Order: sequence, then structure tokens, then C-alpha cells
Amino acid sequence: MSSTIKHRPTLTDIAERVGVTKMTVSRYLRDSNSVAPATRKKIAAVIDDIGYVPSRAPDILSNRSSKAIGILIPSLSNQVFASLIQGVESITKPAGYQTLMTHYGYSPEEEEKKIISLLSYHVDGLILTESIHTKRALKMLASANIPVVETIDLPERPIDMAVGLDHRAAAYELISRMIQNGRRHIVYFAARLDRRTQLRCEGYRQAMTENGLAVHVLSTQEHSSFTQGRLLMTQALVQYPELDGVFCTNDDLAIGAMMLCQEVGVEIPMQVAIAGCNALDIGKAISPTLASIETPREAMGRAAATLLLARLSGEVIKDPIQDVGYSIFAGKSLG
Amino acid sequence: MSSTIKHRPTLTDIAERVGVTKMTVSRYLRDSNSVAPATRKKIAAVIDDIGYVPSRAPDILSNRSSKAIGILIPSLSNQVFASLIQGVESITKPAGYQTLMTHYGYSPEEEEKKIISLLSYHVDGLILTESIHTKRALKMLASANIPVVETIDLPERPIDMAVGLDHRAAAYELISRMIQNGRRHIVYFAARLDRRTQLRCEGYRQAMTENGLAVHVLSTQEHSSFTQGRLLMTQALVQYPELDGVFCTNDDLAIGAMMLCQEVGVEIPMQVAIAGCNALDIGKAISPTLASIETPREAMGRAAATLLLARLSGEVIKDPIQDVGYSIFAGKSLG
DNA sequence: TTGTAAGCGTTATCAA
DNA sequence: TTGATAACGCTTACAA
Repeated sequence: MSSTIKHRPTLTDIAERVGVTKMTVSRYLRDSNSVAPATRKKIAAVIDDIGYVPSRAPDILSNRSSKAIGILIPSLSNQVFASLIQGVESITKPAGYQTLMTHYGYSPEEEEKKIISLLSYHVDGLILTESIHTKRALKMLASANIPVVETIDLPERPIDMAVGLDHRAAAYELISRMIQNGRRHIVYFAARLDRRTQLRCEGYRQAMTENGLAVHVLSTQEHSSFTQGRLLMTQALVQYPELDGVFCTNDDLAIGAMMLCQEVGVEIPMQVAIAGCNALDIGKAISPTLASIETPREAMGRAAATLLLARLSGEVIKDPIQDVGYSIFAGKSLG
Repeated sequence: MSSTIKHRPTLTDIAERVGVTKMTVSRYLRDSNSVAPATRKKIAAVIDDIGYVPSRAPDILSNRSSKAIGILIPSLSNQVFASLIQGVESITKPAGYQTLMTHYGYSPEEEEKKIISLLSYHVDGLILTESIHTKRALKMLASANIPVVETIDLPERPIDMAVGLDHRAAAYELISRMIQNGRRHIVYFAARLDRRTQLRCEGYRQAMTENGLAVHVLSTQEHSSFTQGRLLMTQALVQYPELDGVFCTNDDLAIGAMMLCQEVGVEIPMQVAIAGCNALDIGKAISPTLASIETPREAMGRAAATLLLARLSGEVIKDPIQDVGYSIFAGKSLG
């Protein structure tokens, strides 16, 4: 025997079938022991038959607590954010929070829209992955009055809380190491210009300048990919014949660059040293292994979620800005 | 002058400040010309100051239309689903629909939970990427009475509508081609056993058997990665000394396998031919290029969304099950 | 041009 | 043990 209702079943539908009021059914759902055993049985049977899914809307309306947190990521096709979300959910799920995840294609305007969309669902908190936001987004966040964690970066002027690392310093350290290894003609490969690409560029620039070396940046407006890495490397080999080092804003570009080198017979690391950023799995599977900046993405996700939940449970946060640090994976591509 | 309200601002908050009722503000928001110019100005000023975000909850409650559709993907770390979502959103966004995206780690039980979660937000329709569902999930979907499109696969018994391709046939065709090219000892690399991995295995098995060749499957329970591809290849080289072909359930495994071969001096395609599935960018950036099955993921996303929206606008669907086909990318790794 | 009332699904509160 | 009522934020329908 199956439902004869055509609309989405409600508490009232169940109640009518059982012959009680929706209040009794509501009680049953919160605690089945709070109704008489006979009633309990009947309700259980009907619910089992009817395919009931409680609506979140009334809860949201009255409670003002949605038990949902929003996560905004710039891109779905970047591994970096997948691990961040793993980290977040490893904390939020056990705590009974749902995550609403959206992406905004690296555009602040689109981010604004997605923030508004998440706020319209009354998320209890937000995790952002960018430190640059539109004025309107900032205003909406302010009046929503919910905890916000910015992550990956360490924003100059955080909205609320932040968990990230110093991308400029990481790039500086890596480039300095390349220079100490004797590289003199290092080019930086950039893709779409988000803030992190820029910060890494600053680190690169500083290290080069401090050592009296020339700064060379090659960039593409396309989103980064293996193919783009090949193209930039092709360009670099033509444009800078003395090239002996390449630093890429991420591993995709770096792997593409390596592949091109292998194809045209440029030896890595003998002729050219290559380094990327984020230390993805592929860099450890390729030969030579790819030097890269290890960013603790899952840990960042966990830390961000932990901060958010702490605030939601009313705790006082003593450390709202957390630097999780980085390390250098000294792959063989560095020489 | 900024808000002195601590709770999330509502229409009533705005109305009070302006000195009208919330109904007037509501009208202003739907059509600013429907209120008197003087009122209009005042409302605009307050809204600008207050950071108002309309709540979706009342809409959901009364209208029964949320203007949101749900998308369920098995994994965030698989490129395949990113392009599917691109395709979906290229249709839903212009139509004014939001997408709520969640992932379920290839687990039907988790999928069930996520389906329920999306239903609790009253999504107007759902796009699924798996053809196997729990009984409870099926029941919930049935009583929710919303359009559902299953995609990527072509389910044996579709819930409602479907857009996909025949993964078995694709694998069969690719393996047949490898056999025609003279390969005799082809091994299949499988990772976590979702239905598509299984279907491809069937295609492989059929092609091998029809040609009187031995079937060899190597699999890992880990999720697929470049590193897993290396491990499986290492194992294959030891276990099958006559090995002259490898077919991988996806490109990540295939690339990992290729990398290992390059490292240990196994020549591709001379000694071993390698093929993958999904034709990701990296397969076109590597040398030799990786043979693979091209699956029109973005097109699937568009088709799925188009079907869904058509149903939501009451159209009669003449073609609820669509086979979008596939093609073989004959990369150099095939020989 | 603006206001009033009712209702969407659920739960807290109070009553029986 | 169960029921009645009101409330959450917004819009539709009707009234002024």
C-alpha cells in the first residue's frame, strides 16, 4: 500500500492517516517515547509507507538556526579545494552540521551572489576561500551577523576569523633555495590572477631582486591546466634561452611544463629546475618528482570548521587568526 | 549610519524604519514602480544601509517552488563531475535556477542522506550521477514527486529521465581496437568499484573472450590516483611478463601507469599500449598522448538540465532517455 | 498607493 | 498522552 498523496507529504498528511494531530507526529519524530506505544506503532507504519522528508523551511523560519554552514570555493576543477572541503566536513559532519557548497569561478561579483544565496538559506556560518570581496558582500555579511572564516590566504584585514598561510613567504623561500642551488634565470609562470598567484609573484620577485637577478613573469589569462603549462614552457624556451629555472603558481602548470621539456629533450633538473605549488599527488607520481610548496589544505579545512563551530557554540575565540604554515617538498625536479 | 539591529534584517525591520508596512516594502522589492516615489526613495535608502537578504524560507513554504535544483556527485576530486556541473549550470543559471551541489563519496547510503537533505530544501528537481540507489532513497524520491534525471550511466531501470552513454560498449570498442592492433595480453586496471568501472570491465571481458584471449583484472580498493596507477602497473609488470596492453578505468590510473613505464624504461606504445577513460586534459599534454574514451560530460550536463527544466515548465518529454554516445580518442599511447 | 489577513510546515508553549 | 494556538518571513488576494 503506497501513498495516495500527490504533493510532498507533510506532518499533517501523516497525522490524518493515523488519526492524531500533527503535533503528536512531531513529538514522535523528536522522541518516539513521548507518544503512547500504540500511537507510536501506527505513526511508524505510516511514515515508513509515505516517504516523509521533513522540511527545513519552518525550522529556518522560527529557530533561526539552520544547522547548515556554507562553503564558497573559487573552482570545482582545482584539487586544492576538494581537500579543504574534506577537512571541513570531517569536523562539521560529526557535529551535525550540513554543508552547502558553491563555487564562483574566481569572480568577486559571482562570489557576492553566492554569498547572498547562502545567506538566503540562513546558513549559521560561512567559510570563504578568498580574501577579496565586494563592498556589498561585506555589508551583507556584516548584517547577517554570522561567524565567517576566511581561509587559504591570511587576509590583510580579516572579516572575522581566518586560517591560512603566507604564500608570499613560501614562494620567497622556494625561490631563494633555487638561487642557492645556482639557478640564475628563473621565470615565474602565472595563470588567472587570483590573490595567491599575486602573492607568490611578490615572493618570487623579492627573492630575485635581493639576489640581483632579473624578474621574468609569463602569464596566461586562461585557467591553469597541463596544456597551459606546456604553452608557457614553449614560450619560455624561446623567449629566455638562458632559462635554468621555472616556478609555477601551481602544479598543473608545472607538470605541463615538465612534460613539454621531456618531449623536446630539455633535461630536468640538469638544464632547467622546475617547481610548483600545492604538492598534488601527480607531482609525486611523475619522474623526476616535482618540487612544490606543501600547503596543509585538509588541516586548514579542519581548523576553519573548528573555529566556526566554536563560535557557534558561544565559545570565546582567543586565536581568531591562525597561520598553519607550509613546507617545501624538495622534489627531484629541483636538482 | 549603520544598522542597529542585531538579528538578520527582515522586511519588517525595513518597514519600521521607513514608516510603512512590510507589504509596501515587499512590493518595492518586486517592482519599485509600484510604490509612491517618495516611499520608493526612503525604502531604497534604508535597504542600501541595512544589508537586507531576503529569506528563501517563506517562498519555499508557500510557493512550493524553490527555484533550486539539486546535483549529486560521487566525488569532488574527479574532474569528470566538474565539467558535468559546468554543463548543468550553463542551462540552469540563465533560467534563474540555483544549484545545490553535494557529494556522497560513492556510497549509496551517503547518497540517500544527501538526497534527503536536498529534498528537505524543497529542490524543484534533482540530477543524479549514479544509477544505483537505496530503497529508501527511491521511496523518498517517489513521494517528493519532482523530476529526476540520472546521468553519466544509462540505468537499466531509470527512476524518471536519464542522459548517459553505454560505458560497456565504449570499453568493448576500445579493447577490440587494441586487439586488432595486435595486442594479446591486455590487463584491466580498476579502482573503487562503482557501476561504471564494472560496466567497462564487462566490455573489456567480452572483447577479450570473443577473441579467445585471457582476462586479467587488477584492482585496488583505494580511490583512483596517479600513484595508484603506478602501483598497479608495477604489479602488472611483475605478474604478467607478456603484458602488451593496459586499459584503465580512468585517466588518472593510466597516466600513473605511463609514468611508471617511462621511469623503468618500458616503452609506450612499442612494448605496452595504454588507454584510459574520460580523455582529461592531462592525457593530451603528456607524451605520447593518452588514448582514451571521450565522454561528452558538459553536453550531458546541458542535456540533463534541459530535460529537467522542460519538465518543470510542464512540457511533455518525448525522449526521456537520451544516449549521448562517446568517441575514442586515438592517442599515441595506443600505437 | 498602501494596508490587512491568511497561509505555507513545523515546534514551543500552554491547556486539557 | 494528546491537542490547540501562535509564531517564524514573505506573498497572494482582497480591502480601503
